[in-house]
Amino acid sequence: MDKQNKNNKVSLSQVARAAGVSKMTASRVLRDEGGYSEQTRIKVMAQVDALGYLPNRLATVFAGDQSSTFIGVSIPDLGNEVFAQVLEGIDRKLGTFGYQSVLGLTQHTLNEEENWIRTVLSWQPAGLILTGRYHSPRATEMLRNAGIPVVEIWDLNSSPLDMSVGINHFDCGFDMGRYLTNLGYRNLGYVGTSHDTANAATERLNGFCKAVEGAGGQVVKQLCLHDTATYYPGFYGTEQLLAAARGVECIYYQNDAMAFGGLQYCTGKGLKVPDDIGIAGWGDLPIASVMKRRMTSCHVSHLKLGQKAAEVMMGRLTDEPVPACVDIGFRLIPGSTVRDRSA
Amino acid sequence: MDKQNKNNKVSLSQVARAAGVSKMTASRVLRDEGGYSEQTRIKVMAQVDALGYLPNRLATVFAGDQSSTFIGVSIPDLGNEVFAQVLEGIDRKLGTFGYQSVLGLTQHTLNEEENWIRTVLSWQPAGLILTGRYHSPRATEMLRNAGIPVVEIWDLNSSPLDMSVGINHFDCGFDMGRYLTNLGYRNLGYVGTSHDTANAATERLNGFCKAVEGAGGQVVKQLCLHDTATYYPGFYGTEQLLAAARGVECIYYQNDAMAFGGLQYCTGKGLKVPDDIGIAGWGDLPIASVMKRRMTSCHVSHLKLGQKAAEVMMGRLTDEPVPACVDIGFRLIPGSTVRDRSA
DNA sequence: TTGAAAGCGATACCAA
DNA sequence: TTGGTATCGCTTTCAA
Repeated sequence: MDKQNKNNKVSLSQVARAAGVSKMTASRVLRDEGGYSEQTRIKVMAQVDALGYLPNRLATVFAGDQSSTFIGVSIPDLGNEVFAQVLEGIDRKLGTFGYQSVLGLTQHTLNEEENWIRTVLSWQPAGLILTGRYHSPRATEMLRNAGIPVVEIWDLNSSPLDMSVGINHFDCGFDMGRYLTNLGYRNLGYVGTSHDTANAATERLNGFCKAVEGAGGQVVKQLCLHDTATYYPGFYGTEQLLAAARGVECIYYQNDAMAFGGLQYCTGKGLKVPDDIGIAGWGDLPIASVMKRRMTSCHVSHLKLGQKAAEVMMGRLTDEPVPACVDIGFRLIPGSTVRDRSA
Repeated sequence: MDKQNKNNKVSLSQVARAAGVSKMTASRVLRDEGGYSEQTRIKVMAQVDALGYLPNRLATVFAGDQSSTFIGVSIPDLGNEVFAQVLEGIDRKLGTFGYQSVLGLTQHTLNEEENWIRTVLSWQPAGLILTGRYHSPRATEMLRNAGIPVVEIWDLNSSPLDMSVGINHFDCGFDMGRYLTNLGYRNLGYVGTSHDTANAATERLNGFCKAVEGAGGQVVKQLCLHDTATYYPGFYGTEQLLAAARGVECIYYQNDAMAFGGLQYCTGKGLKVPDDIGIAGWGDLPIASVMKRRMTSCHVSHLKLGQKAAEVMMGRLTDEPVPACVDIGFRLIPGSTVRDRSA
């Protein structure tokens, strides 16, 4: 009976002993460090296979001054398809570098985020990717003290904690507001969701209102539901909005999923889109690719946003020069759920 | 200048020294273990705050025989909305227990899964939640040797490695096949995706074929695309299927997203649903909640599946008795994208 | 080319 | 109520 450690796992010393070398030599072989004979290498590797040795990376990080391959990734929620895409982009890209995402779903609250940051930092991650630019004071302090790279994504942040990858949401909203008012729309509505934190969707709404008001129009009703920004809230939000406000010619939604819900509500009620009412969304979700009536929206490559975030993180970790801010950009999609009313 | 460790992070001994106690005492205070005076507690906590001490959990795991709070979670991809929901259910539930998901997107390949398992095991996770019941031989061996709880989700597995939470996909397909043939459909088509591994979707197809053939019908064409199971592949897959096979009366899709894509293709081509052609999906995605024509589908609570997986994992970790198999169940949704043809 | 010893940050165990 | 010492699995450093 060979001595086993408490976890009943095979350790490096066991491999070394079985191979008849010191654990330092075994360590060198496993790290491919060089400085040993081919014969030694073979002996060690044979025992690695025979014993099914798996290194304990916790001990490695702990012993050396290298960092872990964890990247903490905070995401508000996955019910919103755009965030799922962002996460997919992040994790895939990190994976190509041999890094792993440690997930945190913050439910859009700074308090959840703070708690998660405290926990995840205790696991010595190599870096953090956080959705959103707003953090609690304590979270901010911990982030500063952590001494690891931090990428804030989603909202572009011109003065980030460390690095920022995102888009200008105000501009998205502004461009849509200008586009719609140029088409002749004057009485507009908005349906979205709200949380306890000022967020990107609010920025879009702000930009939208600014453009609409600047063009002599008005946002007659803004509905911010306490719900997830997906199909059904778009549906019932539209019902509420149309019941509460008269004369709304076009509705701007927080995203395409809500807009699609709204579209279904309107057509179900016999309203013709875009003749009776206009519909505009944001995000250009995959579902748009199969709709015969292209949704008026704003295209953003969520996957690319995630990939880029992972890239700047890896760039920083490998001491390459990386930009502090990366603007992913967006593109307005005219679509056919709105029409020219100025004619 | 106080001595700092290499990471420039505050360690327990620094807190202890600053508070004028031994690190054992400081350790006890921080773990709320009792066996110290209130005065001591106050001194220590004051220094924790002053120095901004964050524990290094790596060292804790390493020292004691407690395990980490990592749960490795493998998911095929997040472009498929159902998996995003499963992950959301898992991570939220784990979070309530103070555990974190370490994500692995395997892209539906056993090889990716094996590599990810090797890496994640080296971080000493408390347990693993894996999507799918098929693993490479080496992966299986590592899982057996790891000595940690493993929950296989998605396909119900009556003889799991350890524990299983899922549904019977064969039955889903079978029930749908029987339902459609009972309505009078005889010539059916299938559109889905395929990967290098036998998967749950294939099980559904098998069940479907079995029921259809048992009822004297036939699945005249099965299309398995090498793509992600989402809207657009459903759209173009339908085009391919209808071009390749004549007389298809109803198409069964891998999931609702693909079915929605197919529905859009059909209506776009002037085919009336369900008069000219029937459409059936699987999964009952959120988008179904806003469609005026309810999709004929199969309801599965993906969120609950994820939550349940996390629950049995936590049950095992806290030494509660847990069932080896949990069947989440499903419910056929008649919908209105198919019709009674036997009349 | 190889090995022995120290140490990473925490906890368990025993002694005071 | 406290503190000293050994220890976890590995790497760094220095010596042979």
